Amino acid sequence: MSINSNSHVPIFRQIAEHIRTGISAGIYQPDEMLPSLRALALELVVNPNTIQRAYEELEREGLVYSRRGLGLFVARQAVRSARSQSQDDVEKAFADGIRLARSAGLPDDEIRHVFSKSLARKMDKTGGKS
Amino acid sequence: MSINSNSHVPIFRQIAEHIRTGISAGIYQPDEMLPSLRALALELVVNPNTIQRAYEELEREGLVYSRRGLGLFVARQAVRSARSQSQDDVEKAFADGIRLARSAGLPDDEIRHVFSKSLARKMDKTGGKS
Amino acid sequence: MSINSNSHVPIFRQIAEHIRTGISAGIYQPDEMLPSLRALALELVVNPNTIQRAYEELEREGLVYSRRGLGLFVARQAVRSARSQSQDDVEKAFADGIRLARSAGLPDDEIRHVFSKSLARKMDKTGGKS
Amino acid sequence: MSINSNSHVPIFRQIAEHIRTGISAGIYQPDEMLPSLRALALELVVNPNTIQRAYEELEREGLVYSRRGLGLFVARQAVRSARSQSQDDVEKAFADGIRLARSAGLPDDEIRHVFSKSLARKMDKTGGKS
DNA sequence: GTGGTCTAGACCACA
DNA sequence: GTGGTCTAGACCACG
Repeated sequence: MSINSNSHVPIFRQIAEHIRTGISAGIYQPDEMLPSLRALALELVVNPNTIQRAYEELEREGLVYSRRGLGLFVARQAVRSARSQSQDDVEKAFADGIRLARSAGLPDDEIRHVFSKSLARKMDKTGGKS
Repeated sequence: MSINSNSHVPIFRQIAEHIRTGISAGIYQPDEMLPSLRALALELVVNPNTIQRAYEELEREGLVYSRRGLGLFVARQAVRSARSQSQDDVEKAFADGIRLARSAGLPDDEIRHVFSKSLARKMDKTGGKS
Repeated sequence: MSINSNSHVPIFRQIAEHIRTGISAGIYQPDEMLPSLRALALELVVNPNTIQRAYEELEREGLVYSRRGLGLFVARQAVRSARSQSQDDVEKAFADGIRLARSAGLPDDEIRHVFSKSLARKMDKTGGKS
Repeated sequence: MSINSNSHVPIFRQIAEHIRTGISAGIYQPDEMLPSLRALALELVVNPNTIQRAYEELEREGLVYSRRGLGLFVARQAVRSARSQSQDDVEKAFADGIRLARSAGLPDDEIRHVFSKSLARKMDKTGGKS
């Protein structure tokens, strides 16, 4: 898990997304304990408060539940939620691109072409919008 | 030209995008003068500083050049630049969505499907707080 | 507006509740700007971050919307939301009391009696559960 | 006796409440010995420290007294105390709800209505994360 | 040890 | 000036 502290996307949101992805991909199983605030803070070299904020967001989304004195745990229904949440994010990104393309006057065929080109270009470390 | 002050996209960026689009579409011709800071600020009812910032962004991109005491003018090579710039933005948005989708474990077929769905959904108030 | 920093209810939640109440009661009108983070922080003698957290909660609930560089504003549909939110809180408190009463073996008639007694005793500064 | 470890009510407080209820209902008689720390900890599958904390709370309230080396015993005046303590808690919860309702501008009639609604809704999984 | 809240103070993005 | 994020460090409640 890596953090891009130059991105305009807040660190705590990047962390939340990472964990969301992890749950969605089955790396964290339901009722399994997540890394503790302090542990993860040390690992990612960020302030524990920042981790806390990420976990807060996930708890609000119902993906995890916290037990004070014990730790944070993956919720039962988390996998479904995480997946739909991830898909929403994807759709939002696509919608944004489509909006941009349209306002630049590109016809739908052209837009589809650009997309296919992007999809073909696999795994090329596209970084954040720094 | 309209500004959505509820969007989370900064106003100065919305303005810059509008002008970029205008250049790309031929509404503003090379060596034509752009509206003055004050004029545009009055028209859009925004702070002149905000217009200034938008113009700075365009100047940095080489789309416009300023003549002290005269105003801002569309650069000769602007049309090409504007188009490639727009396309870059589009590609970046798509690449971002694809990255998200892949890290959530979606296969390419599924990604393409999600995209098609987004593309089909035409112009339905996409200006929301993106 | 007063804060009880001895209560077990977090300060930021107390503040959020106060403002929620204010919106519900019409003290803050739709599209009106709320006190700025720093202004309210000075007034209540708490850290701006704490105010920020309260405002964040309200924004999540859809009661207010923020415009960076401008301020926070009351949402249009806020009055309805605030009222239903307040009512939820009330119901939760009552449900809690009823649960306690039942586990102590009080019959419903008796519970109703205790409640009426509480309701009769007006405005007696009952403070938080310090 | 059952513990809801998902509730936001601390476990030690749940235990204390259970015992208080038991005393109030006559399940534990004056001068009768309560289960030992270890026994109860094993039965409820919680940390002995947590039981200890619950017992401390009861001792502070004067409901039980400890005899070094022997165990904890129900105090003579415990039944009365437990009942009044329970009733206090109930009243406090009600007062809290009433305060909230009033500050939101609900008239007393409406408050009474909300309460009746809560009272009617019987025992439907009220153990949620209160 | 765990999570939760708060303060102080800094820096950024935006209008 | 506004809101938003982050760090450092403290203290509390809980198990």
